[in-house]
Amino acid sequence: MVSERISLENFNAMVDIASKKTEKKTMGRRKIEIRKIEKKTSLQVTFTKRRTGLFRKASELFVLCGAEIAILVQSPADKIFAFGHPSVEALIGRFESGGAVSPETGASSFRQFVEQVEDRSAVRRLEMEKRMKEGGREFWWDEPFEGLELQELEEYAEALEVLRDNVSQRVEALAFAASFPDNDDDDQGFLVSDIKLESEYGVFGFSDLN
Amino acid sequence: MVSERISLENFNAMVDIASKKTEKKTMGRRKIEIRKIEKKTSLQVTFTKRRTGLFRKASELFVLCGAEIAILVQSPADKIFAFGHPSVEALIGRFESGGAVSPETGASSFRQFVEQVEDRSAVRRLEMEKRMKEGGREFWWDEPFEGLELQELEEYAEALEVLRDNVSQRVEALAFAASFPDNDDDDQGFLVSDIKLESEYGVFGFSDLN
DNA sequence: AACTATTTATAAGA
DNA sequence: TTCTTATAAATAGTT
Repeated sequence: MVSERISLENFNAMVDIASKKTEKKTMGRRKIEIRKIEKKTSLQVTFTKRRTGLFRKASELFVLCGAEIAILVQSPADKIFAFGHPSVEALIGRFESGGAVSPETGASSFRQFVEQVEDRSAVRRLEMEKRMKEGGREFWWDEPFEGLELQELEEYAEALEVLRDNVSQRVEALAFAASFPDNDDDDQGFLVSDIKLESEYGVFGFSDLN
Repeated sequence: MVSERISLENFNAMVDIASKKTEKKTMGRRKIEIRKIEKKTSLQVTFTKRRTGLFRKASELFVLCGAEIAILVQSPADKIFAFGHPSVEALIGRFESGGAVSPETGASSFRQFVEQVEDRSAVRRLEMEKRMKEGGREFWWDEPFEGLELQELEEYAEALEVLRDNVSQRVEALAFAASFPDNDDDDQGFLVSDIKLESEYGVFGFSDLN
C-alpha cells in the first residue's frame, strides 16, 4: 500500500521505467511539494542534503559578496548546526598556514568544514567535561549554544558584536534625526512600520516558488 | 578593454553568439568562479539574488524538515537582513502553551535567539498573522532594519547585547576549561587562539568550492 | 554513499 | 529595475 501521495507525472515516470518504455535508469530528481516530509528516513536524508546545500550557498554568498553571515539550524533531532563567517584574512591565513586542507577539488573541504561544525562531537564534549571536573569547576551546560565549538562561538560572538554595533549606530542615527523634528505636525504618529506594511517587503509566499 | 577575466568556455560562447554560429539569443547562465566579485553593480545584483535564494532555501528546509533556522546577513552596503523561523503561528502557539520554553539541552537559548530576531515588530507580526490566514502559507522575512522604529531598534540592540554577553561568557568559560590541559606546566601562556590552531577545527577553504 | 534524470537557481543580456 | 534565456548547480528517488 502506497502511503505517500504521488503526482501523476511521478506515477507515469514510474510506470515507464518499470515497463521499460524508456532506457532511463532512474527517474532522476522529481518535483516535490514544499511541505513537511512525513517519512522519517527521507526527512533525515533531505535534512542533511539541504543543510549542506544551505551552508554551501551561504559560504558562496560570503565569498562572492563579502557579506557577513551567521546561520543557526536546529535539526529535527534537536542538534544545532552553525555556520559562521570568518574574515577573509583569517580564512586565507588559516588555509595557507594550516595546510591541513589541501586546496584540492571542491566539495571535500567544504564537506570537511561542515563535518567540523557538525562534529562538536561527543568526544570533545566529554573531554571538556572531564577537564572541567578535574579543574574542580562547575559549569553551565544547560547553557546557550550547547554543542558549538569554541571557535564557532568566538566567531559568532564577534558577529554579534559587529551586528550590535551596527544596530547601535543606526539607533544613534535615528535618535539624532528624531531630535530634529520636521515642521510636520503629524510626524509623531507616523510609524515606519506603516510604510513597510504597505510595501511588498517581508511577505513572501511559497505557493508560487516552484 | 576587458577588465574581467573570462574563461575559455565563456569566451567561445561569446564568439559563437556574436558570429551567429548558434541561434541562441543569450549565453544563458555562465559558470563563475567563487571569489570576490569586484564590479560593484554585479556584486549588488548577485547579492540580492543570492540572498533571496538563500532565504528561500532556508524556508524550504524549515518547511520540509521542521528545522528551526535563524540567519543574519550583513550586506556589502552594511544593511542587515534577518531570516527566522518558525512561522509566527508556531511562535505564538509556543508562547500561548506555557510561555517559557522547556530548557531541554541547548534548545531553549536557540529559541530565545530566534525569538529575539523574530520579535521585532508586534505590528508586523499581527499583519502577518492576518495574511497567513488569508493566504494560507506565508512567512515573514527579509527586511533590512531600516524599516524598524527607533524603539524597536533599541530593543533589538539590547537583545543583541544580552545575547552577545551570553555568548562571550560561554567563550570565556570554554577557554577557561581548555586552559586546564592534562599536564599544565605553563598554561598561563595558553591562548584561545592556540587552541584554535592546534585543533583541526576551523580549517576550511572556500577557494575550491567549485 | 553514488548515481542520474530532472528540477531549480542564477549569470548575463535585453 | 525587471524579465528572459540558456546553462550551471542542486537534489529526489533509486540502487
